[in-house]
Amino acid sequence: MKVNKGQILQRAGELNTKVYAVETGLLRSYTIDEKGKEHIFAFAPESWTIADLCEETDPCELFIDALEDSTVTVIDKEIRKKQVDINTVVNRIFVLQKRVIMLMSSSAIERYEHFVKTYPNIVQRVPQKMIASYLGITPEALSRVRKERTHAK
Amino acid sequence: MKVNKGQILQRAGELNTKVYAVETGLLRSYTIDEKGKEHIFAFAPESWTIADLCEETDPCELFIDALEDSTVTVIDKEIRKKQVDINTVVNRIFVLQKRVIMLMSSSAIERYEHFVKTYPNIVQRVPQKMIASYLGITPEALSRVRKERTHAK
DNA sequence: TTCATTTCTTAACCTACATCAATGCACATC
DNA sequence: GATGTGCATTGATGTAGGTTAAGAAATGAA
Repeated sequence: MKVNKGQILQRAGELNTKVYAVETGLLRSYTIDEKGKEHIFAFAPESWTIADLCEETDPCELFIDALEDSTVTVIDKEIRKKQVDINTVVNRIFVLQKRVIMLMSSSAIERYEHFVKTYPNIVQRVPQKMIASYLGITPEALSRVRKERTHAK
Repeated sequence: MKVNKGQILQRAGELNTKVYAVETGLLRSYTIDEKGKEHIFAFAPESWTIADLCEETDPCELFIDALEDSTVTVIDKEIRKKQVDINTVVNRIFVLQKRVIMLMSSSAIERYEHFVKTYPNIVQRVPQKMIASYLGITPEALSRVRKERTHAK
């Protein structure tokens, strides 16, 4: 399945039973809070999968759209559950564990440094305001953080 | 296996290959950051399991200890992986998804309200400073938040 | 009961980051 | 080239929550 940049695959509030496996391109998932602000939950480049893992009977919480023209394979959640390796799922939990700890204990600079180290290829491909959104800060704050960082070197 | 209140089952930095299934009592997992501050990652009351899902070959990041006298079953991670239902693991991811979104988009009050609603039984059993630690705020901040909350009612 | 320890609250002050607003820049489109 | 649109940067100002410190209340131990 081909999707164009900007195309929305899933909206918060809808029911959804799909998982998206990215072949080429880049997807993201995000929420919009009551104040209308976007918060990016995840990026999914080539060979990653992305989904809202809510109950299949409940409205989902995340939007999923394409940040680049992409090709994705759409998989049914139930079918995926039978195929997926438990290790990849457990690893996913571990990554989230790290993210939660980061959000609780690290400053904006530390979170940015960690992100750049962990996902260098994504840094190149998305605008900074999206990285800010992923880190849980504003674009202005990220801009200032980066400035200090280069001065420090 | 019986553990006493205060007993530590696992320390950050050690290798660990175990998952703890709580029969009775209450465990928690937490990190200690560079400034020596504790951040509680999870509570595990009766019938929950708790673990640091790091690679078995890597030093783990979490401490696990008992907040009450407890009885726990110790399970090997690899063995557990073969037994565990994929749905419970996927659900665990969903809970973490919610937690990340909360940390990124909600104020201290909102996070507290959500915690009280979601885990009313835990609220009764642990000191407030631990709830603060779980929410990612200081005990002082939680105290202020609770005061305003009761005034508002 | 008494004393010690931990937890909770309150207050004064501080700081990291948010918000708001203006400007500059890189593009695309015409 | 002119003009629009989105993104990055910068500055001024606001604020939620952190820090420090002290006292009150609860818990526990002897």
